Amino acid sequence: MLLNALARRLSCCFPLDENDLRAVERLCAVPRRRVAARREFLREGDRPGHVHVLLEGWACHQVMLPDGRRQITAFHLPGDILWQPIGEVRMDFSILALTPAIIAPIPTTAFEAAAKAHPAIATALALQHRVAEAVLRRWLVNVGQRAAFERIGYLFCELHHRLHAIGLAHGNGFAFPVTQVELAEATGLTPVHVNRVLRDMRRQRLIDLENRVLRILQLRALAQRALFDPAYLEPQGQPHIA
Amino acid sequence: MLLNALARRLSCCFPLDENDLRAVERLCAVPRRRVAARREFLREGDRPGHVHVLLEGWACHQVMLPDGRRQITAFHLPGDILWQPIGEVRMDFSILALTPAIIAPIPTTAFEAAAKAHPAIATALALQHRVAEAVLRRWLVNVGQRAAFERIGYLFCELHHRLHAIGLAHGNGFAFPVTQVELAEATGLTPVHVNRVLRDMRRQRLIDLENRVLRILQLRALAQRALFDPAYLEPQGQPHIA
DNA sequence: CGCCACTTTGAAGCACTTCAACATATGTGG
DNA sequence: CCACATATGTTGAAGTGCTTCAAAGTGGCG
Repeated sequence: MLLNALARRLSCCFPLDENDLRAVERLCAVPRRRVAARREFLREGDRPGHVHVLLEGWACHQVMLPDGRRQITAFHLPGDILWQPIGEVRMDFSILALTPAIIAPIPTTAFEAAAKAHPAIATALALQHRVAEAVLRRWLVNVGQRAAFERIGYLFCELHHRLHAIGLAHGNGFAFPVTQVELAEATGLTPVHVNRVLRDMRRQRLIDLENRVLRILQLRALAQRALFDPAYLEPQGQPHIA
Repeated sequence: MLLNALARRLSCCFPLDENDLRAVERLCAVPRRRVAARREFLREGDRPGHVHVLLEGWACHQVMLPDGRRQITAFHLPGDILWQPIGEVRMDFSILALTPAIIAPIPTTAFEAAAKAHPAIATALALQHRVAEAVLRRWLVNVGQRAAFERIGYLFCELHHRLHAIGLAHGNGFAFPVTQVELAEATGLTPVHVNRVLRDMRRQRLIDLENRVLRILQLRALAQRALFDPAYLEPQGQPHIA
């Protein structure tokens, strides 16, 4: 059975049966929204009426300060939920596509109905949300406590782990559409310094990054030096593979 | 009607009627857990079976790195939900009391039943959770993009705002049980530097901090210099006061 | 082909850290 | 209630990881 991105992602969080999976497929059967790379398609202050699911491509959450500084607060991969409205809440951040992206805007009512009819889907969604929160927390730890090398190394390990789980890593390599400026905005560093850290990682033969493709040459060594521990990405213990 | 801390906190997020409020009171009618200051009472890796609500005192979330560095990822005030289990998820952080604290451990089933029976409670809980997430996001922005003075000033403004909402601020002053070391761990700075920033703030007559009581002498000026905008704390627009 | 976004490198500066010492509270057992 | 230990706060001096500024190199795309 060929699954769409959301079904694949949710299956990583909690086991779904055929019936649940079909329900997820139906949920995603809405007119897709196509967004160009670098387009900010949901903005701080908006009150969208749909659940936005990322089906293809990369996106990120970002917060801008009045003086122009910006912080990227999350990277999102296929199958991730970009935004789920509660009542009329205002968004407290913006969402930007990092590649050409395909998004499924799902009516909140349909979404909630599916969760109600399929307890396993509700659990998987809750767990996915919890993991997203844990990732955000780790980013804070990263930026608050770690040196530049560790911050970047940690991020590479995290993304590799997440991409691997949804089948988008080829061995230790994967498409990496993030520019050095964006990497800087995600890690709280300057682009210049990110560049120097990447140079050091290359010289130490830890990574190979060119043409938007990242290959981690020594995953074990990088994870160790960056103090990466994937436990927070697998809240239930072992990950569930569909 | 004298409300308990959870009811007061939830009322800030969404309007609850008498009936809802009584249900919240009943939820909290469980044997309390008393925790001494500086006691770590829930640990990373635990899988608690109860929803933990903070009824009195301050607590914080923290993540420790293998080498001993630690990041405080949240401060919690009376009425906050410290942890809500989903299935058997493992906690990805620890919870520490900052003052002597009183906690209500509520069985997850009772909690979910109340949310199901009272849609307004469910909404208020979801909104509270969303605000907690927004706070975490702002902390990341804080540590990632802001200078030391702004980080600390921002934190003071945020705490004042949250304490004011639940009636625990007296004008611009409030009890502040956080040590300089903890302030450093929350902002990603060293205790020494926190001390110097506090000295500068005092010299500029922006704050007065002694004996664990913080008074913000010039709230407007501090908020402006720290780029504090409380919008993210009021997801629905105006806050609802019970 | 020429523009623009992105990457790379060097040199100088500074915000924050580190190290060290002392001062002041807070608590505890005798 | 004092003696002592321990946590917390304060200050100075020296060091450094990262930033800032500046300039040139590279690559994708209309």
